[in-house]
Amino acid sequence: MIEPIGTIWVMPVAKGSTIDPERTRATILEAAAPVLYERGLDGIGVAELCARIGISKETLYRHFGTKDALVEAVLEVRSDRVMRWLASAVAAAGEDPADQLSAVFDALGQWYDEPVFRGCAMLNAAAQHHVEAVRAITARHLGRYLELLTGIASRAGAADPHLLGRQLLILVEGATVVAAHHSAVGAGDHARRAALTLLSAARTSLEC
Amino acid sequence: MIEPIGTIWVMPVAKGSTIDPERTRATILEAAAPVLYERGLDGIGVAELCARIGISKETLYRHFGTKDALVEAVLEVRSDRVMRWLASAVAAAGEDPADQLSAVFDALGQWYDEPVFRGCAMLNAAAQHHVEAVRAITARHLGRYLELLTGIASRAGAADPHLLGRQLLILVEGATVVAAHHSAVGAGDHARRAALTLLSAARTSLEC
DNA sequence: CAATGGTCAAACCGATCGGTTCGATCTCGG
DNA sequence: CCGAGATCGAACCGATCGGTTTGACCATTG
Repeated sequence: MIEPIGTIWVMPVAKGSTIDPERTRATILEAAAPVLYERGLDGIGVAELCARIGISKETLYRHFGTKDALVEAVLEVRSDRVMRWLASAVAAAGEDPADQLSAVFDALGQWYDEPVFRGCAMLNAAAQHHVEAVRAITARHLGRYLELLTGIASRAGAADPHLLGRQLLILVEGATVVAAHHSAVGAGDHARRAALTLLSAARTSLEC
Repeated sequence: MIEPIGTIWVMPVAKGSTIDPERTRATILEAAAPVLYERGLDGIGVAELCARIGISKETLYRHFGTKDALVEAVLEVRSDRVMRWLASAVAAAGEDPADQLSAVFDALGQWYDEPVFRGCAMLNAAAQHHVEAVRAITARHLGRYLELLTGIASRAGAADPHLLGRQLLILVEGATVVAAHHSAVGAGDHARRAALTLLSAARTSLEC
């Protein structure tokens, strides 16, 4: 299993100078991500955030310049990680598009059951922060989801792959929202069964 | 058409004393709702909020005591209004459960197209505010949605009405999220067609 | 005509926010 | 071993926040 929200051990940033600034930046990003996810982007101040991830404010501002810039970088990394995670789940499911679709919702279902699950970080961010850049990252994230799902729909021979892809995206996001804000139990399973029903219907309607 | 987010004309609160405090409270609620929805719960301060709705801070605090209390009251009213709106759309659709389901997603689709549409107010609130009361209101809101949808599924003679109800809830919330954060065009339509496919499948699986 | 009490605008309060600055410390390259 | 530079912790800054208080209206009640 590939976990999208793995706990990160804070590798203490070396005090000296030359130790790869890019690595320091990455370390900060990985440490800040779960804290911002848990507390909400505006739910934690820069001071407390720095204390939690074990760096000084000056270091944070040296590497990111702004809290917003840090947030955007965190979201970018998160989006990349989630997409890699889902893509590998699909790849591990073999050739059958139906199996690939099942794999997506099974993976989501496992995510929903994690104790730290608090919904989709990108959607939460877009709902909180009205900064345009954040909304753009979220929109792009959903676009990447759509690509992956439309690909499955297409390989499955759906009558209208773009329609089915959009419908599958609606299922994915809906399941995540319901799991986060109503009840996580079964959400992944229910969405998976719905997805397979839609896939089947989109195929048979082609055969007729 | 019943609009869930109708613009409210601010009836200036009477200066004198005895003019029905309950009515004043309701007036404030109706004026505050669209502003909080547009700007986000934490995206506008109490001072600016009061200026926008045309009352003084003291009046607001006299009637609600706390910004959080105002927010919770606004969300309660909003949830009631949305549910009445959907219930009346269902009632206007006649007896056929499939028609009722279509009516739900048609109504949602019209909502998505409104220029002020910014996603589900309850979901946005829960994503922003980590106050337990707000999350509870959101959860209850989704529960009411689920009741309505399960009712339709049940009347349609679905093999497993509770499963279908949950799947329809996922479609409703997913469509709203996609419309808000990716692209509003067609979201209601795609979700409606998916819902009808699921409904049909849940029925035929019973007949077999 | 008081008296009551809801209203307003504005000043005010302490807390917290994002962000900056400073002096001291440490690591590394030369 | 020395200078450059990254880091820390803490002090500091102006702005804004949620919430309170004040003093002057004004509309209704008795």
